[in-house]
This record gives sequence, C-alpha cells and structure tokens, in this order.
Amino acid sequence: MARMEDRAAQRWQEAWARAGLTTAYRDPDRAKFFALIAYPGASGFLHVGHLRSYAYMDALHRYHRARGEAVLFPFGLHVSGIPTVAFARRVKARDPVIVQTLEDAGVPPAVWPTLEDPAAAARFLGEEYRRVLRRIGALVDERTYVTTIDEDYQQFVRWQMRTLHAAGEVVQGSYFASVCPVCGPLAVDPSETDLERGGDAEILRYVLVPFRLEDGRVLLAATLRPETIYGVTNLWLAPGEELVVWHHGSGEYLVARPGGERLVEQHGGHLGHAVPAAELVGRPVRVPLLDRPVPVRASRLVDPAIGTGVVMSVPAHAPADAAALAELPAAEREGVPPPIVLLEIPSDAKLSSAEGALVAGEGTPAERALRATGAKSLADTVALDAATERLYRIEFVRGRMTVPPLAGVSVRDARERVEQQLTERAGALALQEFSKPVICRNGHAVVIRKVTDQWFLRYSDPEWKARTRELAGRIATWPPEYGRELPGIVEWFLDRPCARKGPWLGTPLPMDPAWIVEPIADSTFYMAYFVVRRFVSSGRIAPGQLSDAFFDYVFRGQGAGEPSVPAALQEEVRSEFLYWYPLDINMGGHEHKSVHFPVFLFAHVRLVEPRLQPRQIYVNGWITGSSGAKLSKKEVSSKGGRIPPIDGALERWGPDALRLYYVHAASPSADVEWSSEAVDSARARLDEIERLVRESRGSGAGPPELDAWLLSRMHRVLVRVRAGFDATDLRPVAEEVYVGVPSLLRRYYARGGVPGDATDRVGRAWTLLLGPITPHLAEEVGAGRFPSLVALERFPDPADFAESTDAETREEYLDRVEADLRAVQRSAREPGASADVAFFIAAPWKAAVERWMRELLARGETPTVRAVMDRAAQHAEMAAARAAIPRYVQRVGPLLRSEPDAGPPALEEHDVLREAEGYLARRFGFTSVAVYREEEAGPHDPLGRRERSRPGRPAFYLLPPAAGAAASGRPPDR
RNA sequence: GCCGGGGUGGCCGAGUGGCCAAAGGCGGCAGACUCAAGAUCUGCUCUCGCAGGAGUUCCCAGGUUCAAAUCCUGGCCCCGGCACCA
Repeated sequence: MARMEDRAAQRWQEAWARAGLTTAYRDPDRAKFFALIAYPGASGFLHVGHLRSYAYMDALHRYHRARGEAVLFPFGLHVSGIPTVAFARRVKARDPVIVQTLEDAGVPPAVWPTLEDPAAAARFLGEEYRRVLRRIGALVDERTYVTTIDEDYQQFVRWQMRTLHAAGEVVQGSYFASVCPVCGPLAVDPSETDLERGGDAEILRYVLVPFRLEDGRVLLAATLRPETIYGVTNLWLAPGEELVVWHHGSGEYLVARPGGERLVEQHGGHLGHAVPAAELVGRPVRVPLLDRPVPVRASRLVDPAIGTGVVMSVPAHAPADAAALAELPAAEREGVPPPIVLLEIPSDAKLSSAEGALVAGEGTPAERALRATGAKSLADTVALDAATERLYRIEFVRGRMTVPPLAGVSVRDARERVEQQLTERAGALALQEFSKPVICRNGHAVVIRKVTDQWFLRYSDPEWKARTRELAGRIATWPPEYGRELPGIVEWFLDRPCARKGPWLGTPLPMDPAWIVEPIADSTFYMAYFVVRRFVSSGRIAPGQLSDAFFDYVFRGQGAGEPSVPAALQEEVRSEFLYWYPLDINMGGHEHKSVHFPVFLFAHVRLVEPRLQPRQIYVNGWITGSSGAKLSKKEVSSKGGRIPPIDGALERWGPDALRLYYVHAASPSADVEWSSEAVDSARARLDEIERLVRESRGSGAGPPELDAWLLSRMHRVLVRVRAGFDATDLRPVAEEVYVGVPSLLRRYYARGGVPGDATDRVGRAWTLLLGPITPHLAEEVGAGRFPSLVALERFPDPADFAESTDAETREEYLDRVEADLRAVQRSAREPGASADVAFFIAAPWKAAVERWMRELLARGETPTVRAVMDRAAQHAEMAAARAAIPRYVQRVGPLLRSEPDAGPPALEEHDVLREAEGYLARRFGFTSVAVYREEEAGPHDPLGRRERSRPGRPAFYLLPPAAGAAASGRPPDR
C-alpha cells in the first residue's frame, strides 16, 4: 500500500513540475519570497534527520505561493573542503559503513568505483540529494542547482575574494595549523572526517619558561599557569628521561624529544645531542624574574610526551606536585624549599558548597584539595586529576595574588602580566600542543605547525564588525533568543583563516592560487549567486562571461559590466537580483549559529548595500538518535539500525506522513528524538483526515445554526493558520490543520450536522490548508474539487467564512452543560447509568443579582448579602425571589472572583436545550430529556436541584434508571 | 567566569497574573465497532467525593497580589556558546 501511495506521490510531483512549479519566475507586480536552507555538505547520503528543514522550508514556500507571491526556493550543494574527499576515500577503502549506505541507497556495485574520485562523488551525491528532495515533494527551483566546485561558482568565489581583498579584508599573517607531516594539512574536527582519532582534541597553549643552569644551558619548563612562577620550589624531570638540546638562535635549550620536535615545527632551529636526565637531577637552576635558585628533581609525574618534559613544581597550588614531593626520599627533599603560597581565595568570595569543601581546612591549597578529594599519591590518578582540575578552576576564577609585586591582582590578570614579563625579560616562548594525540587516516601523528603566510579574513576590522553587529542586532531570528545572542557572537568573532593548502575541493584563492578557499569562506554570499546561476544553467550566460566586471555590476550596481554580455541581458540579471534580494530567510541547524550565520552577515554587510541585507535567520533543531546526539550512520541503516534510510522511510510512510511528523513533532528549534511510532501516528492521522475530507462532500442539509457555528469556527482556524505561517511558526499551524479541524468536524457531525453545503466549503478550504505541509494528500483529496492542481490554488481567506457569535456562544454553552453532566456522572457510583435528565434554567432574577455583584466587585467592594438585598428592595419584580437571594449571593460570591467577567451568555437557554435534546439523549444515553424554567419547575424537582442553576449554567436532575433497566448500561454514542 | 536558554502531570511538550487541575501528542485504562486482532470512535487517566464540588500540584524557600505555573528575591540543578583549564 505504501508503495502504491509512493507512486501516486510521484505522479503529483511530476504534475507540479509540468505546471512549472519547479521553476521560479519573477513578477514585478507581486510580492516575492526568497528563502533557502544553508547548503548541506556532501559528506554522504541524506538520512531522515536532514529532511526536517526541507519539510519546513517547502511548507513555507508553498504557503507564500498560495498567497499569491512569487517564490524562489534554491538548492545547491556544498562540496568544498574535506568531507566529500573523505567520502570518496572511504568508498575506495570499501569502508563497511559506507558500503552499507551504498547498498541502502540502491547504488549498484558497478557504480562504486566511479565514486572513488571526489569530484565525481560530489556530482553523484548532488543528484542523489535532488532526487530525495523531489521525492519528499519539495519544490526547489531546478535551475538554481549548483555545486561549489562548478566552474561558474568558482568564478563567483574568485570575484568575492578579490572584492574583499580590495577592501582590505583579506590579509596574511601567521597561524598555527594542524598538519600531518606526511599527508599535509587537515582539519581537526569532531566529525573526524579526515582523522583516525583525536578529532575532539583541543589546542593548548603552553608558556615555556627558561630556567638557567649554572653552565649557561637552559631547561625550558612548559606551563599553563605562568603566574605560578612565584611558587616554584623545584623543577621536575621524568626519571630516566633523555633530553635533547634544542639549538635556537644563540641559545641551547634542554627539552624532551617530543617537545623538541614541536618546537622545531613552530619556532625553527634544530635538535642536537642527547643529555640524560640523571646528569641534571640535583643541580640548581635559577627561576627567571625572581633570580632564585631551585633544585632539579625527578618524578614519575612527568610525562615526557607532554609539553617539554620539564615541569615547574608548585607544591602549594598543584596537588600533583605536592604528592610528588611527598614521594621523594627524605634525602632528596633536602634542598627543596618549602611550599610557597602565592595566591588566596578572598574570604568574601561566593563559593558553592563543593568549592567551599575543596578549599577548607589547614595547610596549603594543594594539601586541602588532596584531602577533600581523597587523593593519596600519584597513583590515584582519578582523584588527583579531580583535585587538580577543581583547584585550578577555583583559583583561576576567584583567586587573588598575595606575592609582593602582584599582591591583590586577580589570578586572571596576573597570568597575562607574568606571561608578558617572562616573554619580554626572560625570553619565554609559546608552544601549541594538542590535548590528546591526533592521528591522521593514514596513521601518522598530526602536529601543529606555524604557518607565516596564512590568509585571513579580517573579521576583527572594527568598522566592518560594527556594521555587522548592527545588522546582527536587528535581523529577525527564530528562535528569538538567538537574536539576543547574535550581536555578542559577532563582537567576539576573530580573524579566520580563509584558505588552506591541501588536497581539498574548492576554489583556488585568486591572489595566491596555491591556496584553496576554505569551505566556510566560500559559502557566505552564495545566496546571491543562485539568482545568476539560473541564467547560466539555462545557457544564456557562459561561465567564462562571469567576470569581476559582471558581478560588480549585477550585485553592486558598479561599473559598466562585462562587455561580452549584451547590455539588456546584463540589465535583466541585475533586475532579477534586485527583485529577489534581500534574502527573506536563511535556515540552518544549530551548528551554524556561531560560524556560518555570523560570516553570512559579515559578507553581506561588506558586499551589498544596506537595503539588500538579509531579513531573517532561522535556526532549526535536529532529529536526534536515542542518545540525543545527532543521528549517526550506524543508527540510520536498513541493517540493524533503528532508523530507516530515507528511501525506506518514504516507502514505509510516504512523503506526507514524514513531512507532518517533522513539522508537528516539536517546536522547530528544538531537537527531537527520532520516533518511528510518531511517524506511524502521523500516517494514521492523515488517513483519518483523508476520510473526513472525502466525507465532507454531500447534499444533506443540517441545522442552519450548526452550520453557522462550523463556518464561524473555520473563520478562526484560518486566522490562526495564516498568523502561524506569517510568523514562520508552523507547529501551531499543524495543530490547527491536523488536530483542530478534524475535531471540529467530528463535533459537527456528533451534534447532528450532515455533509452538505457547509461541510463542503470547509472541506475545500481544508484541502487548501493541507497543501503546504502535506501537498500530496491535498492533491489526492482535491482532485475533482478544483479545476487543476491544489498547488495552484489561492490560500483560503478568513473573510470567506462568516463569523457568528451567536452560534459559537450556543455551542460553548452546550459544551459547558456537557462538562457538568460528565462531572456528575463521573462522581456518581455507576457512571453512565443515568436514564433521564431534567434541566432547570435559572430564573431571570439571578442574572440581575450576578450583575449587581459584579458591579460591586468592579468598584473594589465586597458583594455582601446586605448590599444586594438593599438593591433588590428597589425592584418590585424581585419580591418573589427575596427568600432565595441571600443563599444565592453567598454561594456565588466566591465563585465570581475567579470567573471571567463575561456575564451570562446572550442566548435563550431554554430553546437551546430543547433543540439539543436529541443530541444529549444520544450522547449520554438518556431515555428522556426535559427542560424547565426554574420558576415553574417545582413539581418536576423533588430534590430541589433547581436552586443550583445559574445564568448560563442550568441545574439538572439525573434520574437513575429503574432497577431493571440499570443493567443495560447503555453507553454514550454519537 | 561571561552571554543566552531552561527545570510543567508516567513521558514529550504548550502555557508568562484570573474559566489553569494546566492545550496537544505519546503511553495507560474502560467501552463501542469486530468472530477476533488492528485501525477508528467515545470516555477516563493528581487525590478525595453516590451531584456539577473540595484538596494538593507546575525544581526548592521566601515575597508581592483579592488572585501566581506565570511577577520579585534567594537557592539548587540542567543545556548551548564563548572564555578558561587538565
């Protein structure tokens, strides 16, 4: 069945394409809507998670089209950088995970070898993505399709880089890049597309402090806390370690070999002969800045692979140093000065209880931390690491220096100052290092190398930044919180490398073609290029004609344009650009919040005039796996995976159930854990809706008041649906269209309505409402009801459906009555067993009394019995009720406060209930329904229930069935 | 530490002063339909109550108010980013 439906879906998709919906056109008489999804990267096959944003975006485009706007929904593929190269490499290696996805996607093994070439893989994946988008019914403009390695796109990127360069925003400087000494530069990235492991490594920045031996050679100690120089009591080397001499300038530095190699990468120089640690242990070195002698000692705490293999010992503040000293034989401890406390936590610092426990008690901070965490020796690595991490953190955030030159200075500031002094006066150096080993795909250790001619985009440029921050502060965002964050992100944005050297896909940097423009930098302004691309793909402009002059003219209105392009054509492109721009929405996942979206704003600020700046950024959540993490390839698999691959999902549920699921599952910016069950239920809901829409056609005639109610409610549905779409908030839209309307119709039928003119009108409008989110279903149920395609129809207008306050008031009143009946039935011993009901409509005086009481409340007075009675005395018609008023005032008084001040409904309760008798009998299984006015109900109300009646809330008396009839327990039915 | 969010019923998730014991969904229970199952439909799903009511709830503790999930103060905890740090 699913397969059949899938075929039907395909038929509609073809019909849309034939109707020209996959080609945008400009219409100067109409408003336009231009919105897109941030380029997906071509790293493999799409899975069900990727389609969420497309479902959203397509629904928005379809809505805007139905509102009569010209829409442009472009699609292109980002293949720059490493992911596509990595994909091709994994195909070549026949990586089992990749092989599985190839099989799932139905790619015949004969094709696999062609995917071993990155450019071919990129083209292949692009076609694959387009096929999937068609299959879910997304109406993307076919002529915009482009990949970032197409010749015309590269022309565009070259223009962009040259323009930024000319504006002084592309500069060269030095940079520490991650490099495999064998394979070349690569990206250290958690996705590890290029790495075997270590993708989550961070780059640490050590300060290398020179400690001079009496013979002039220097031990270079690596530290992350240079301010602790004031507390150094000795140096540590690893026992048995072999140091090497690093010759740099005129100096001879002693360091462990791994650190020496890093130093050569980052500072040059060369490594000389080896020096055993044993030769150095016991000798004195001088602490720079302080010129104080301290001894060298050996301890197993030192890992020669980390830093320089030379460690400053600060036993007062480093738990590990304290533990190491304690392990030293007494003889060796001789000559090591006592711990020096160099900072303290001010007594008035606000500490959490955990922090307080760590720094409480006697002894040095390190001793206290050891005590608090229970770390006994260097062997307790877990406890020791905890002690170190927690103490460092508290001291850094809260600590104040106590040693003379810096007394009172915060540790944060002291660190900066000490580093500066060490660098200027003592010749300290910096060393960058990964926090954990990083291994490339070919098994080599990755290093950090200093690159002196790195190309940067100068995002720190104050003028550029200021203008971008201004845009960031006013651009619309979804969710709105992101808009509050965005200016800060822009503010802190640093210069970014914008090109790399390496075997990557992308555009050579025009100023220096040995460099490839980096993947973030080549996709900041491409939204504009989509407009031009439509002329290239239709053959009207050749890639070779896309000169700088052409782009200057089209995007910036500068110069005379490209001579080889006819002026009229060039003018057409320019108008087209000015028509579609500014971009209405750029939509992308969280991962774009701190990089892509900011640089997208930067680029626009620099390249186009203010009126063309983008209007909205839309951050959508992910579909996540069971752990809440992004879907992994392992989870998405036909074999053993919990989540079906895309084609499988489309076959199983059809495109619309998926689309509804995406839109309805959660707030768009929230992550949602994938749930097949939820898609099942979306599927079931659509089946029910299809039935209801089909049933809505008929020739019956229902009660006219009921029809009025239905149409009036539909009016409100339309108002809310349009508001939701206009605010790009689709979840409430889905709520109305897929939950609200069905329950509306069900209620209509239950109340005695029949398919006829009213339901037909609702059915037609509803079909149109279904269009944006579930377009295939809309076409199915719309066939024969509309002249051609539903997708070509105008969105329904609330004005087409008359509001009727009377009708709605009446139904609300009945709702209220039903709720009361149910409440009583619920609390009764035998629920649902009532046989007869008698209603008592409140006497008219009650409405007057309630009105008076409200007036008193409104004046801030308490509605006392006396006040009401005084007033009643002036009204002759109230005389008969005098005895009942006090009790009524007392009962109703407290209730009025919490009830809305709407007053009693404007309707004739008696008539409404009489008309609803049949309905209530069916609904509650009553054998008879009677309605009386309170003042004439005496004989029918042996228990005096009629007194309970209030205006708008009739009292009633439920009569249990006669003993014999009770057993039947006739259930309610519609 | 800074910036931005957040803590709601078995679960997900709406809700920012008053028909809120709190939408909707999921899950659960009961019934209708069915030979049966599924689907669908109806009702219920904090506690108590043989009459439409009462009690106690929206992380915790205070406060403002006639009225607080919603506002204020303090606390605990969680998430994202940056910074910082092993």
